[in-house]
Amino acid sequence: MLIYNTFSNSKEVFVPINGRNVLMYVCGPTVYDLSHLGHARMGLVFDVIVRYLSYLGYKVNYTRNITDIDGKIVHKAMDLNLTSEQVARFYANAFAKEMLALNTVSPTFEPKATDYLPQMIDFIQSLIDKGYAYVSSTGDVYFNCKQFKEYGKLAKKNLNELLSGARSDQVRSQDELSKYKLSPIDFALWKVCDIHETVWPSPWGMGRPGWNIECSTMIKHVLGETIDIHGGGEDLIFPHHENEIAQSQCLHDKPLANFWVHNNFVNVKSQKMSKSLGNFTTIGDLLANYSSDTIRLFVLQNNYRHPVDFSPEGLKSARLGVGRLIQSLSSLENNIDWPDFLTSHAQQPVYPSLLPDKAKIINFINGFSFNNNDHESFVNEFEEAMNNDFNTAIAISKLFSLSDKIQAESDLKNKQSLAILLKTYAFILGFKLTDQTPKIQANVAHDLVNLVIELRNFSRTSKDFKQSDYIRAKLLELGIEVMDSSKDKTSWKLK
RNA sequence: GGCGGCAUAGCCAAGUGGUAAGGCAGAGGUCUGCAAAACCUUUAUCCCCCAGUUCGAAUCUGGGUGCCGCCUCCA
Repeated sequence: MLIYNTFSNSKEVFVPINGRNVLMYVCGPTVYDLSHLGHARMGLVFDVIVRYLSYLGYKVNYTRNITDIDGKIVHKAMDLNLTSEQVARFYANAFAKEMLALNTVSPTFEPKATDYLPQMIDFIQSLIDKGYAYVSSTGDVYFNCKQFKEYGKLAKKNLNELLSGARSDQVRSQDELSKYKLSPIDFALWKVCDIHETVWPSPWGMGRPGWNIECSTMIKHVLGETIDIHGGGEDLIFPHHENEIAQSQCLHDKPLANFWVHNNFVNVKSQKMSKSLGNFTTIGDLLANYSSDTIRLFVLQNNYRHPVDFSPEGLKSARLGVGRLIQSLSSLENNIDWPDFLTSHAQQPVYPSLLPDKAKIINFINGFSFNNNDHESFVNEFEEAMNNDFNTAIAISKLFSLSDKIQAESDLKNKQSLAILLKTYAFILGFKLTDQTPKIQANVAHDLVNLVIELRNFSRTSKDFKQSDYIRAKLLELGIEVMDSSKDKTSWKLK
C-alpha cells in the first residue's frame, strides 16, 4: 500500500505504528456556515481511505474534529443575535446530516474544540514551561517559531523566506503585531479577549485559544502523541499543519504524524471554491439535484491530489455514468441474501468498525459461481489501483469494465455473479448503486388512471367490449373500481 | 517577489521510461411498425512549446509559455 506523503512529497509504503490499528485524524469543518462541494470532497476522499484501509484489514480510528471556536462563528452569532454555541450546533448538525446523505462513514470520534479547553490550556502552559512559547505584553501567548529548527519542513518553507517573502499587498498591521511578537511568523496559542461571550478563563486572562492548538491537543488526547495519518485540505498545509507539527513535536519530542495526506480543492472556472469567494454550491443544493453516487463518481474520477473543476456538465456526465453501472445490475435477482455490511448503510450512521474487510468480502463472493477467473483478476486489478495511493479513477474504470462484462455475459448465473461482484466492490468505494429511478408521483398516478379510463372509453365507443372489460377487470385487480354512468361519464375510486 | 502544483481527444480525466485506462459527447451497428431506452463496435500516430538524455519519453533533464494554490491579518 503506497500513500503519498506531503511531508516527503512522494509515495511511501504505508506501515502503521501499531500493527493493524490505524490512527487517522482529519481536520473537519469550522461550523459557521453551510458546507459546500469542497467540504464534500474532503469528506469523500477520506471516506474512501477509511473504507479501503478497512477492506485491507486495518482497524481505523477515524477522528475528525469540529472547530466550534472561531471568530467567524462569534461574528455570525452576533449578527443573528444567537450564541456561538447555537450557531456552531446548527451548522455541525447540518454538516453531519449532509455527510450521512453523501453516504460517508461517520468518524469514530468527532471531538469539538469547546470540549478541550482545559487540555489546550495545559498544552500551552507546557510549551511555555519548555521554552517554546512566551506571553506577550498584552497577555497573548505566542509560539516561538525560531525555537523549532524544523519549522517550515512540511510546507517546504524556510524561516528566512517566510520572513522576507511576504506579499506586500497582504501585510496588515504588522507594525502593530511586531510590538507583541518576537518574530512576525510567531503564531498565537492564546488570544486575550473579553468583549464577547465566547471566552474562557486562562492563566493569561479571559480569551480564546488559537486555531492551531485545538488540533494538536485533540490529537494528543483522543489518539496519542504520534498518529499514522493526518489529513485535510491542501490549504491547511501552511500555516495550520505546519503549526500543529511545531506545537506537538516541541511538546512531545516526537513526530506528530507519519503520513500527511492532503486533498486538493474544488474549483469553479479554475478558481478555488470557497466561502470567502462566494462561488460555492452547498452540499444541500447539490444533493437536491444529484444522487450521492453521482457526486461521489464526479469527485472520485479525479485524483484526490489534483484540483477538480466543478461544472453542471461534469455532474451530468457522472450521473449518466452511474446510471450505466446501475443498469448493469438489473440482472440481479431481488432475493439475494446480502450480508449486513452491504445493506445496513441505508439510514443509520456506519462507523469504521462496521466496515467489511477483504476476508468477509471474499467469503461472500465465493458463495457465487464464476465460470473462470474473471473475479480474481478483477479483484487484483482493483486492489492494484487502490494500493497505488488510492487511485480511485482506475478502480472506477475497472467497475465500468466489469459492467461491460456483465452486459456481454449470456449465462444468467454467471451474469448475476458478476453483478454481485460489481455491487460489492462499488460498495468498497462507497457507492450504493441502488435503483434511483424516480417514483411516480401521486398526481401523475392520478392522471395515469384517467388516461387508462380514456383509452378504455375508446374501446367502448368502438364496441370493443372484450378489451374494455379486460381493462376494467385489471384496474379492479389494482384496487381501482371503475364506474360507468349512463352517458360517457366514467368515474373511478380506490377500493 | 518566494515556495508548491497543474497543462493529455469536443468536454472531464488516468497514466512518472516501453509505445495512450475510463466517463460524457460523437459515429456505425443490433433490437424496433416508428421513436426512445438498452446493448455491441468505434473514436488521440500522439500527450502546451523548444532543446537535450536514452535503443526507446506524455513520463527524465534544461529553458520557455499559460493556469492554479499557499506565503507572518482571520481561520
